[in-house]
Amino acid sequence: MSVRCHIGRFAQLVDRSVHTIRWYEAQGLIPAVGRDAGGRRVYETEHVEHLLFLERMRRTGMSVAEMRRLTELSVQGWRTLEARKSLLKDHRAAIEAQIADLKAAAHDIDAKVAFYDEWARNKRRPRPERGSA
Amino acid sequence: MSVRCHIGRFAQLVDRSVHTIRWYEAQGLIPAVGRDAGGRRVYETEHVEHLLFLERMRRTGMSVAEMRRLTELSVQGWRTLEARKSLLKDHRAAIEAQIADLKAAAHDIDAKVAFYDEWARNKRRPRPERGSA
DNA sequence: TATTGACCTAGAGCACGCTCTAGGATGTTC
DNA sequence: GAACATCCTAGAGCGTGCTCTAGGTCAATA
Repeated sequence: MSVRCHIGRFAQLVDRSVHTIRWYEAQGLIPAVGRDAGGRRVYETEHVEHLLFLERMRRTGMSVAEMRRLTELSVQGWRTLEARKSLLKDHRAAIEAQIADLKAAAHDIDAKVAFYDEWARNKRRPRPERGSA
Repeated sequence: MSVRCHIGRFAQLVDRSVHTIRWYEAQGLIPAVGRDAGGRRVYETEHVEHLLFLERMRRTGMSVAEMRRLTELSVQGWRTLEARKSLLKDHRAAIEAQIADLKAAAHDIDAKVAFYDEWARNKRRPRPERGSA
C-alpha cells in the first residue's frame, strides 16, 4: 500500500498530532519532505514507515536527539549502516534493562499485594515488612 | 538493619539527591518525617523502605501524583488497603503493557538490523523494506 | 464569488520532574 | 573559638517533549 498525502492524513497514519509532526520535522526527525504547488507538505510511504519505526523507538524511551541522529544517518545512505546498527544495538540494550526493571517492579507489586492481603486477612499488619507503602 | 539518619545519609541510601528528597517531601511522597533538636529532618527504616519501593515504581513510569496518592493512602492505615491494591494493580497492568511495547520494539530492531546486514552483504538496499530508518 | 476547512510560519506556553541558588542556622572538629 | 560540613527555607531555573496561539494562505465546495 502506497501513500501520498498532506499533513492531516499523515498525522492520523502515524498517530501523532499535526502540531507534533511539524515539530518533529523542525527537530530533524523527518527527512526530505516535499511540497505541493500551494506550499503544503507532501508525505510518501517512506515517511510513514520511518515515523512508525521512530514511534516504536520513542515509546521505548529513545530521545528526540537519538531519533534525530538515526534520521541524519539514514539520509546518508549505505556508508552509515554500521553507525545505525550500533545506535540501534545500544537502544536494544536499554530496552533489555528496562524490561528487567519492569519485571522486578511487577514482582515487588505482587509481594506488596500479598502483604496487603495477609494484613487484611489477619486484621493486623504482618511483621516482616519487605518494602513499605 | 535499622536506620536513623539525617537527609544526606538518607539520600545516599535511596539513591536520590538531597534536593530531590526535600522536593519529594514537599510533594507528599514521604510521610511523617521527624525533626531533631536543631530542626533537621530525621529518617527511619520505614522511610527508606517506603522510598525504595516508590523508586521502583518511579523507574517503571509511575507519576509523582500516583506516588503521592499511594503515600496518602498508606498513612491512613488498614482502611485503605483495597484502594492501595487497586492502584498497584493498575500500575502492574501498565507495566505489562510497557513490557509488550519493549518486546515489540526489540523485535523491530532485530528486523532492522537484519535488513541492514543484508544491505551491507549485497551492497544494495533490499526490496521488501518493512519499516525504514 | 463567498465560505469553509486544511494548511502555512513563527514563536509562546505548558506539564513534568527535577536541580540549583541565595542566604542563613547548626553542630562537630581542631 | 574558628573553620567547615551539613543542614534549613523559599523560590527560581531548566531540559524534555510536546501543545497551542496568532495571523495569514490556499483550494475545494455551495
